[in-house]
Amino acid sequence: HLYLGAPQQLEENLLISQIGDFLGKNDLSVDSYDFKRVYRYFRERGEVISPSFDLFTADYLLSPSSAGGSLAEIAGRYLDWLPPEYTGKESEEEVEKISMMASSRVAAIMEMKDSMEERLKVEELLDLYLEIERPMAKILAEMELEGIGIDIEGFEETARAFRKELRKIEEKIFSIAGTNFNINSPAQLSEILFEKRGLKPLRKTKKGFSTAEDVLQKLSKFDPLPEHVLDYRHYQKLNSTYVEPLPKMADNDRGRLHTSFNIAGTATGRLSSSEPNLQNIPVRSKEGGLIRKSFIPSPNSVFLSADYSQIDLRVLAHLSGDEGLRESFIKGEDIHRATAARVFDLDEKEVTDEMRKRAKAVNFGIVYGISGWGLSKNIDMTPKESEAFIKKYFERYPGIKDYMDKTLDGVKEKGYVKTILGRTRHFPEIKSKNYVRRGLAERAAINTPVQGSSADIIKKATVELAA
DNA sequence: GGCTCAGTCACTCG
DNA sequence: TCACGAGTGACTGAGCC
Repeated sequence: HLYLGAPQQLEENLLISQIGDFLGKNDLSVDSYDFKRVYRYFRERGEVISPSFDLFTADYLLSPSSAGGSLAEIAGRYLDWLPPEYTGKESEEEVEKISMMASSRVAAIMEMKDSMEERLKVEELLDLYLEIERPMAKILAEMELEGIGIDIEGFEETARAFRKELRKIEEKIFSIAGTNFNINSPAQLSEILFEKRGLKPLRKTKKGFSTAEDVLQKLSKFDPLPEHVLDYRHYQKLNSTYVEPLPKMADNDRGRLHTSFNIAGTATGRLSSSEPNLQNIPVRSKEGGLIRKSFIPSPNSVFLSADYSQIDLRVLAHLSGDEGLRESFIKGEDIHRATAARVFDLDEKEVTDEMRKRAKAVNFGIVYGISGWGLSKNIDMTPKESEAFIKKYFERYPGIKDYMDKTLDGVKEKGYVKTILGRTRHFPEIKSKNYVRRGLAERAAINTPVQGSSADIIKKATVELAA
């Protein structure tokens, strides 16, 4: 506490080391609102603590769609009173006042613990909590603290190259357009494309005409400008999202990046990552590769990448029990090629690249809770053709169709779906009279057991790997 | 006039 | 009119001082 006349206070590191000693000697573990944060706090000061109850993680399993809230928000779901929220200005407040606040928050955690653990048990989430999610919190804390090394020089070099490229493309665009404008503004770009150059808008947004990637690609057949804009956007995106900000976010002492892994960041059981998001570092383009290259292992170390192949489709094969899909995986076939062969009634050798591409799109679509309209948007087909394509797919993979129907029946009856390890997600919108909302819920309900079970498996492997 | 904030659009990843 | 799940940056308009 920093206010004028604040009483003498204990030295922080001494206090933490004494608490650490006390917990260690008595073999005690800690109840907390957010164990990952508390663990990180102690770990930074040289103490290792163990979790007893992690309210944040427990709440996530009980209500994954609304989780991630503050202590008071969570308490709103379990208590008939609300603990106070910290504001970040606690050090300016009187010691007595803050100690009352802290006590009140501790009381809230203690009061929620028993009822939440009981609910985890009743809803058959306790094993998932004890064996997967709670251990994950500690692992993630360690990963966040460890961070990842980056080559700051490498980033700066890439930034120089990208800025130069951007200036070149910008010049081309302005010369073709005959005027300078803000390429990053969809409104200004629309004016140039659809008024000045008379191109035909293909789609509307809420505010005007769409200039999205697929639109610009189609327009590039009629005009040279859209392709340059796409080129510009590619470099601009990589530069402004990754190349320029990432080196600035490295810690001062070691030059490493420390993300936050958000335990309750998704409704399906996956993790999310933020500040910076290290789960969407570019990989698909050549320029993206330059960015990946600037992530570097520690001296005398290497990066080891261990990844499940086609985990979502593989999980779908398991959940549905579909013979054809299972067989393809058991035989270790190229899964998209195998799908193409089945759907187009061909030998695998006869499958063309275009057929494989379409089959791949259908496989993705299936996992996302396919619709003819959605598929047609992704591959060059009319919604009608897509419908026929999907129908054919279901004829060839009847187990998948069966599984999807049963999943929908189940969610309509019970209001929720479950993953392999019992992770649950509720879908109140499944009863909506609005068919857009209902459709969204239906597709998400089909996707969640697949995406969520994949998350279960990856987390289980992570816990076992860290043990 | 300058600032913050939220919504929109676009694009990155699995 | 929507593919499933995320997060971030730039722009823009609204509200505030």
